[in-house]
Amino acid sequence: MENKVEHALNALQAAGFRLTKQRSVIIKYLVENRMFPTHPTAEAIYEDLKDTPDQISLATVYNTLETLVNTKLVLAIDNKTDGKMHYDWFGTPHYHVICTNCGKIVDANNFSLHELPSLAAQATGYLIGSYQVEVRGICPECQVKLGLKK
Amino acid sequence: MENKVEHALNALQAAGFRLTKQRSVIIKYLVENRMFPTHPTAEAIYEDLKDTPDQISLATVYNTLETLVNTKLVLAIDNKTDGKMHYDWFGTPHYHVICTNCGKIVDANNFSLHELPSLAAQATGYLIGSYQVEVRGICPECQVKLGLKK
DNA sequence: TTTTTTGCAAATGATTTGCACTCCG
DNA sequence: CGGAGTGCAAATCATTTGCAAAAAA
Repeated sequence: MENKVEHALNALQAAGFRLTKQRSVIIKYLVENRMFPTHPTAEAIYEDLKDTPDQISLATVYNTLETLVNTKLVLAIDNKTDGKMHYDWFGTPHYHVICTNCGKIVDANNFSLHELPSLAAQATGYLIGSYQVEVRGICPECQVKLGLKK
Repeated sequence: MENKVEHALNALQAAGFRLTKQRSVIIKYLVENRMFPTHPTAEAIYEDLKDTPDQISLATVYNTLETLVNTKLVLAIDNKTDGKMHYDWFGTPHYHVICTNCGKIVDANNFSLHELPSLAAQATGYLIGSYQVEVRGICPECQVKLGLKK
């Protein structure tokens, strides 16, 4: 857990970014909240961190998240139900399953996507950097709520 | 081409939506511009259609697109370079390859995703409705521009 | 020192909304 | 007819930006 944070800080430094208090606090937050019911928004992260010893502004949260997304350490997810971006610490490869009713985002990793980047490169000539898979549907709770189950 | 439009209109009607001039004009536009270099934004669609015999407002373009997305006839894509949503007529299953430098979106279909929905359902208990795959990288033109190639 | 990063507040701009009017069914 | 759909303009609100101050390297 703790070494994930350090690993990320090293990766950031290797990419030419400076190590700031704010960045490590945000990274730590993301790593520790990895399994939250709904992946956090920038605003949520800000709300949870603004009162920590090391002050953090909302703009800094946005800046840091952008940096982390560019460094591939974090994934940005649009659940399309609340108009906000959600962020997910990207430890191991996985895809997202998103509830179109309540917006809940859960992770899954039982489908192999290994060949996708090379096939995409082959089909388009692009220099592939990353990929993202999103599946949309109704979560079990909303199935009940909507009378689709039980 | 023309029957694609009619098919879509039938699908809309079957889903309980009314057949309006504006909707058919927008659908026709999307079908005919299927292979555009960059998939259109709501604003672009509006600009191209506002002077047609049947007036169309920007709000209606947004409304119609939302309807079409919900009906699975259209896919919304965020290229993350211009802050706008892009829309793609979803005739046959395919995935998108997006340039992280210029935002260009191209289609590819050489990777099988057939098993994804059932595996996602199995992993999460969600009632799967749709899925979307996005690959990010640098397009050939930008590779040259950025001195990464040639 | 020198450059990056941060914080604050104001600006941006895509998308949404309220309401009166239209028109499909 | 009646309610869904539309147009217009104004409102919303997540995200971005400019600039001065702070702190990495």
